[in-house]
Amino acid sequence: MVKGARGSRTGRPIMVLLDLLGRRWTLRIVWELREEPRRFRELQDTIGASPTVINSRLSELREAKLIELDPDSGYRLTAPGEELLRLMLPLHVWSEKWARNLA
Amino acid sequence: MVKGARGSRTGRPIMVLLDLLGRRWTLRIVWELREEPRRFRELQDTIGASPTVINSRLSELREAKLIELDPDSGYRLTAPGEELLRLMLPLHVWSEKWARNLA
DNA sequence: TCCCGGCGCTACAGAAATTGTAGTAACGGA
DNA sequence: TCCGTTACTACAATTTCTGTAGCGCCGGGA
Repeated sequence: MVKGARGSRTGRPIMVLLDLLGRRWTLRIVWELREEPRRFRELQDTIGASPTVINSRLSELREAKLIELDPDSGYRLTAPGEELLRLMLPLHVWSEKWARNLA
Repeated sequence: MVKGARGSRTGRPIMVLLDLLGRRWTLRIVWELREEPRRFRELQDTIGASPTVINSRLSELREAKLIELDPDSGYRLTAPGEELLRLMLPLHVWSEKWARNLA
């Protein structure tokens, strides 16, 4: 069970997922791993969050089997993690259009 | 400009978006509006968060033009909000498969 | 006119999460 | 042995969230 917190009280997978991804920096971390594995410190530097949270999020994502730590290359997406990322990729294009319509 | 906070310091739309959606309850709120408009109290009750945060998130989402308040029916997704939701919908199916592979 | 219920929303103290900084322990190479 | 790199932890200060109460507005009866 993936840290049954908050909205995930029901246990419905979509709620557990929204809960997990709705924590600060989680989406960002997955995003940063989209191209290649990253080291702990590398993530910390590019994201700009404290090591405490980074580590919490990495632990949660590992428990959720979305990422894993390869000692030789760093943190990387697992197969399910890659799948999730593919669902997220369209956000990139969409966000550009969205930003234009805000101004 | 959409509350330039945290990861959005760069101003890159994807970062602003990930920042916005990565706040507690934001994804959940968008999700709850997927089928029909919801009243403030209705959201508060089904989500189970305090009115303070609910209101903060609703304000941020309104500023981002992803939702709007229709006095007659309640909070609902705007056109861009609907677009974003369509990108999120596959998460539902995917989360089921993901949950099965965790057990 | 005077309630009453529903509406969005605010106040505020206590609890929890996050930050920022420092430091630990393990490992490998020179 | 010392040095750099690694993941990660400790902890006080700060920020955010929670839980509960209540405000002000409005429209519909009686």
